[in-house]
Amino acid sequence: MSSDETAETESTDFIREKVRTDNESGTFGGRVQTRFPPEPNGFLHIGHAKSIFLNFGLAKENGGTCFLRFDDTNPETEDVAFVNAIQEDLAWLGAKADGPPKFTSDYFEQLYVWAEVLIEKGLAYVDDQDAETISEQRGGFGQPGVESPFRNRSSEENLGLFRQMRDGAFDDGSRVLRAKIDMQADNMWLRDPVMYRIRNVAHHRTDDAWVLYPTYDWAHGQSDAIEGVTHSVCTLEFADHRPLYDWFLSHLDLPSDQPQQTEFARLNITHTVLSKRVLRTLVEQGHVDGWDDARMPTIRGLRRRGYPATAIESFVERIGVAKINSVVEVELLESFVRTELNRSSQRRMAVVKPLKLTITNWPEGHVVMVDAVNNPEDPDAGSRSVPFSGELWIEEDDFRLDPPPKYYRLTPGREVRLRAAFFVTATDAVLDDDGNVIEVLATYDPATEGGSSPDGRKVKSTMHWVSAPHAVDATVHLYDRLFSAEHPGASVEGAERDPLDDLNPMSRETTAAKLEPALGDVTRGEVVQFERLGYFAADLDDPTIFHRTVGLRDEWANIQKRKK
RNA sequence: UCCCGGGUAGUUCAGUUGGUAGAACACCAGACUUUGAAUCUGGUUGUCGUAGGUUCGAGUCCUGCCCCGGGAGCCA
Repeated sequence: MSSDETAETESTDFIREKVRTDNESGTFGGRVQTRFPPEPNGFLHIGHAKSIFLNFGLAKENGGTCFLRFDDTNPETEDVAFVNAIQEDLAWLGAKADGPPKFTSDYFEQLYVWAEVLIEKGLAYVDDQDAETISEQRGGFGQPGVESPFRNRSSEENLGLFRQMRDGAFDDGSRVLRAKIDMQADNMWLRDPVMYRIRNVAHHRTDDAWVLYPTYDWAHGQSDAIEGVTHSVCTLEFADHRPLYDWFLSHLDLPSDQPQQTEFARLNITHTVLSKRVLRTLVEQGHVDGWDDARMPTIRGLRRRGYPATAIESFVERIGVAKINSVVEVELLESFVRTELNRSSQRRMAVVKPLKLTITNWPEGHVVMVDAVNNPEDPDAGSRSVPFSGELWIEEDDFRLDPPPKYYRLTPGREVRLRAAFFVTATDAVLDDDGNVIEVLATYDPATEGGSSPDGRKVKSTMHWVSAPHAVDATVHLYDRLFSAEHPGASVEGAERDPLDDLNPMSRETTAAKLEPALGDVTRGEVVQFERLGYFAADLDDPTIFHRTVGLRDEWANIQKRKK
């Protein structure tokens, strides 16, 4: 995107507005630093893209910096494989972090030192109770909490115990370090939250150096402060943690200004699900081929599907950021994909559901090369030669024995144009025993070569085609929504429902397609427009497989839909 | 039950110190067209959650109420 284009479409929102006023008032000395902090326990999806472009965008727009930080405080669920996958996805999206990636685990030592500071100040204590007891004592919404019997241990005793915890003297779950705040707080996160737990588990980076692991709450704000983050942006469910985030920071000597947390609403999209848990179930139960299945809303899935990273970025910018929980229509995402692909993709002809068309007056064995434009949106894209013969494949939908009203395509007695080639008139159809059309017979007008008639005669329709003897075979996946319901799993009349019940059993239809020869040598991942059908991406691993990225807008489909 | 966020077209969002509601997508119509695409032109849709109050004037300020979302992990 050019800079003046950005200026024109410059959108604002409450977060950008806050950054602006902070800059004006000199809150952080005009500094803007953000971070994208994924936990390496899964793959990135389009919901993360919203956070990614927000964080990187904030930094970029203000001449600031944005780090990538892996929030790796829970060794039980994390893995290097995810660290690598996340970096690949980020690179593909075009989000470039400043400097090498950071890891919360790099700060374990500093975090530990700070924990001792809080203990010395009497603001943290070791609790010997088990998880269940602590949870019960926390109380409930509007219900009082109960103070732990270990809450008033001396600093010396706490320090001794805490050091033993670090040294591995205790079993998993036997003791935790808790912040000493207020067991009667209205905000449950202030009722002496846990800062450290014991886990005798190898960590993917620190291996067995630690058995003591900080919780998210203890690690996050402090990591922000260590890195010099100014604006710590996260999703709405952390809003209740903000007082805790501030509390920790306010009791420490920080190397920089105290960072501030701001929350925004996470992304939801119709006909899909962006919950790691549900996505994992889809993969594990085999409803999709994997995390990178072209129907998945993961970055890898969208990539295989052919969604351009730039379209994802434009989409995310368009939907803006707010605090209201919302569900964006997939159609909006698709429209950005179409807009991008319309200007960038080469046009080709491919027949996805082939029907034989024989030209009865075509000279036996004759072949003509016709010239077809590569991209009408881009004059520099030039043209290509496509072989035309008397045996062709046309789209099943492009012929009707009994045409419905407003049907412009081929039907007995009607003349249509075969794109860039000739006018043809259907004369007859061959049926099988069940009455299905298996072949269409037609005649052509030799004077219409190139696709126009010297007498100025007009036709209602132009159709795509592929010469049968020259056709390249391919497997094409036609996708429909993964979930047929607009809001998968939405409760009906108060009853909880499983999103999986809304899965669309027809989300993928696979066909044996016939392609024009030029399609035989597309590169992996290349997206082309199959004229009149949509945009199709050559598979990343096997370029004889094509995925329908998204169909074209389809007025004819709308007409049919309206009639129903 | 308590705390925190929210409520503006079908959807996502704008609405500046109060001046009588906009954009994008979607939808509809027309023009153009060798993609029923793209492009261009025009158009439809709102009890601004609700009821009061302040004011010459309220989507904007005040109060009550209603509805939706989040929160009681040693997950993040």
